[in-house]
Amino acid sequence: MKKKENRTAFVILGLLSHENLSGYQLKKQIDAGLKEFWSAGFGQLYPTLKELREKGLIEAVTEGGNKRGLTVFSITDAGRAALKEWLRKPVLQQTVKYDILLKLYFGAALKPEENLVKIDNFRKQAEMQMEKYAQYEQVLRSVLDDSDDHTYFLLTVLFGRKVTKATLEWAEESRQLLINLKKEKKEPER
Amino acid sequence: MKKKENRTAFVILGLLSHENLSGYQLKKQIDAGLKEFWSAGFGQLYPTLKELREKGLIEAVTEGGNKRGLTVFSITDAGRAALKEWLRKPVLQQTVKYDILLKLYFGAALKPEENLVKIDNFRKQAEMQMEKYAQYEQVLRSVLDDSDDHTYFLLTVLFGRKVTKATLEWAEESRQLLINLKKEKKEPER
DNA sequence: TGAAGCATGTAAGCAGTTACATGATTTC
DNA sequence: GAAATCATGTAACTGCTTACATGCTTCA
Repeated sequence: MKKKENRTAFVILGLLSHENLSGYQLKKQIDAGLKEFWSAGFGQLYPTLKELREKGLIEAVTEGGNKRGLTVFSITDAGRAALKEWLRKPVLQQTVKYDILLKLYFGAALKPEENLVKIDNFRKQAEMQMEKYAQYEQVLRSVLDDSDDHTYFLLTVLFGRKVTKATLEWAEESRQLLINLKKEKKEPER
Repeated sequence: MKKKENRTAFVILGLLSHENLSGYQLKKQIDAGLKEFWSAGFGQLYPTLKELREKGLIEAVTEGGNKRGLTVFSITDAGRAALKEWLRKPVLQQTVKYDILLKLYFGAALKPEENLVKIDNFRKQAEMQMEKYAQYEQVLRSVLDDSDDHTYFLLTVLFGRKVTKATLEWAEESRQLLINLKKEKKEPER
C-alpha cells in the first residue's frame, strides 16, 4: 500500500532546521507563521515527534539545564537530508476543499437572500485577512535582506494576499449575480 | 465528543436533490462538476450511501426495471430537510492547506533555481486550469436563464477563475523575487 | 488565590485514501 | 476475443481532530 507522506513530520523538520524547539514551541511557531496554510494540533504533534525521534531524524537536546520537563528537539543530519528530499519532490496538484463553494453549488435550495448573507460573511473574513497580510508584508519587506528565509516567508504572504484580494472581487461579482436572480423572480418572464 | 459533519454525505444529498443517481453516477457527477473544490472515492461513497439509507435520508428506487444490479437512489423529504439545515449553517473559516506554500516556506534549504522550477510548474498547472474555467464559464453563461442552479454553478466557476488568475500573478511576482535573490548571491554585499 | 499560560501527553473516533476483489456489459 | 468501461463493494490504513488528564509557573 502506497504510503502517504505525513506532511506534519516535514513541517516539524523544517521548523527545527531553523532552530531547536520543544513540542509546545513548535505548535506556537506553526500558529504564528504557517496558520494561513497549515495547522496542527498537539494530538498530532507529540506522536509525530516521537516517531521522528525513533527514526533518528530528530534528537532531544534539552539545552540550558533541563528546566522542568521542557524537552527541546534538534534536527539531525539524517533529518536535514529527509527534509531536502521532500522539498525536492514535485508538488502534485491537489483538490482544495472549500466549504463555501460546496454550499453555494447547492445554493438554489435556499433563497438568494440566504446565499447573499453567506457571501457577505465570507467577504468580511477576507477583509480581516487582508489587514493581517498587509502587516506581515510590511514587516517582512523591512527585514528582507537579513536572511534568505524572509524572501520565502514573503512569497507565502504574497500568495495569501493575492488570493484573498481575488476572493474579495469574487464576492462583489457574486453579489451582483444573486441580486439579478432576485430581481428576475419578482418580475418573471417579463 | 463533538461530531464532525460528514460533508460527503451532504454532497450526496445535494446531488440527489437535483436528480436520482447511483453510487457510480454520483462519483461521475462529483468528478465532472465539483472536482475543483471537492473529491470523493468509492471507498467513501458506498459506505456513506449505506449510512444515509439507514437514517432514512435517501431511498433506493432502482427505476426502469432493475438492469443488472444498478442501484439508483432518491432523496427523501427528511433528506431534503437535512440538506437545507446544513446549507443554512454558517461556514466556518478553515485553514486551506497548500503543499506548494509549505514547501516554499522552507525554500531557503534549496537553491533559488529549484524553487523557481516549483513555481514554474505551479504556473503551468494554473494556466491549464484557466482554460477549463473559461470553457465552463462560456457554457454556463449561455444557459444561465434555464435554471437557478446555473447561476450557483457559475459562482463556483468564477471563484476558481479569479483565484487561479491571482495565483498566476503571484507566480510572476515570485519569479522576480527569487531572481533578485539569485543576483544578490552572485554579487554579495556590493 | 485564582486565572492564564506553559508543557506534555493519551484515547477515541471520524474522514478520506488506496488497494483489492469481483463480475457484467459494451466496443473495437 | 481483448480492452475499456460500468458497477458495487470491502479491508486496511493514515492523517487529523477533539476531548480529556495532569501538573507546573507566573502574575495580578
